Amino acid sequence: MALGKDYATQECSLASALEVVGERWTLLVIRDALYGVRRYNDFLVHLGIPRAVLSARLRTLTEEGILEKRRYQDSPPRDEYVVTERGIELWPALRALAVWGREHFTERRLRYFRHVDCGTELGSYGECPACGTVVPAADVLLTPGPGLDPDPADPVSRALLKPKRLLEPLETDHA
Amino acid sequence: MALGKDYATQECSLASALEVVGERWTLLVIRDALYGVRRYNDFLVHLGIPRAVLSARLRTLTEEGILEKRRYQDSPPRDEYVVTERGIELWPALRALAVWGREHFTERRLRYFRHVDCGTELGSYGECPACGTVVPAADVLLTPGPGLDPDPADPVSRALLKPKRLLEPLETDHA
DNA sequence: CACCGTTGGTTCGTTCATTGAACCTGCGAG
DNA sequence: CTCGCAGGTTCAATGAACGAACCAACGGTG
Repeated sequence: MALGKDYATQECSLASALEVVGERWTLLVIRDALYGVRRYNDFLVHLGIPRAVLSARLRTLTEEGILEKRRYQDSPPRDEYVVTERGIELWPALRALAVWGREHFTERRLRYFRHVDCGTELGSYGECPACGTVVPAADVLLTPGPGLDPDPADPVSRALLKPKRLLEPLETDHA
Repeated sequence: MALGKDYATQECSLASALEVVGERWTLLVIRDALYGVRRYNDFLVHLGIPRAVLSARLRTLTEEGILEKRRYQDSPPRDEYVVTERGIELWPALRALAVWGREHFTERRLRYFRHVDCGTELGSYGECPACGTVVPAADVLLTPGPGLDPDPADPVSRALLKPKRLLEPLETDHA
């Protein structure tokens, strides 16, 4: 998107945002990163995305400061991608889009977003109805819903069967 | 997006939403519709989008119930596209994305979103800090910012120099 | 009546992005 | 020495976007 014909003439901050995160797969990569996915292979399997596209997205997201590439072991050299503050700030937008999608295009309930302090499900603009405060991404508890049907071959969807906080690294059993 | 390789295996309401509004240009078309743009030619000029793509997007948005095609004159037959309730419910997501884009990728201030009742600029999750309520799309006043540099050949950007409420039809002087 | 302009499109050849399969690399384990 | 794993790159084929040209229904003007 950034090359060739872009949204540059738009005079609009929404267009600026879409320049960065508007390409196919990009928002799903960020969603997974917020869910705690960090490794190339976990993104690959969970998203079912072509490798070339995943590499391209991870590169531009790193360049734009939304993910950070971090060496987690030498020998063999292995990197992981961790979401930055700038990426975390996309949480309200992602949540709002997800809520809209659920209300209009999903029949079964797949996941709940709850306030980690009290377990209450978040309201329509991201607040905790019980506590009366807007819940930051780090205090969101992700719990599975009844409609979930995980792929047994996918470590990420298996790990997401347990409740977990956003941003915390996912414990995938790469056995 | 809807055909061939889609996000169908994602088990996620965000993916469902992106199936519908995740294609290139789609969210910008909806933004314009919320701003009050209703006519084919206004979308065309303001977005700078290829005609074939605009036709395709308007068709799928109509099919998905986000826009409604409405005859506004016979002879010659002329239709306009009006945003529906389902489209209006995308406002929180669009606003959140625009706020993120402004904070990270725009230097100049292009537009303000204000509460029409009191003129206060909306807070980061769409609330009015003065009134303490979340402001629905219909009560948002769009006002131009100092960084705006409108294209004189574009009726929409000229019309947006005046403050206007969201959803109200844009008064474009097609002279 | 001939012609022009406006609105709202469709068609079509070129260019660009996405896809999926195959291949490559560094390294540890058996 | 060979296997397997993580994390990639390369490449041919397909599909989507681009932009210019064309079409059509009508109203207005000379």
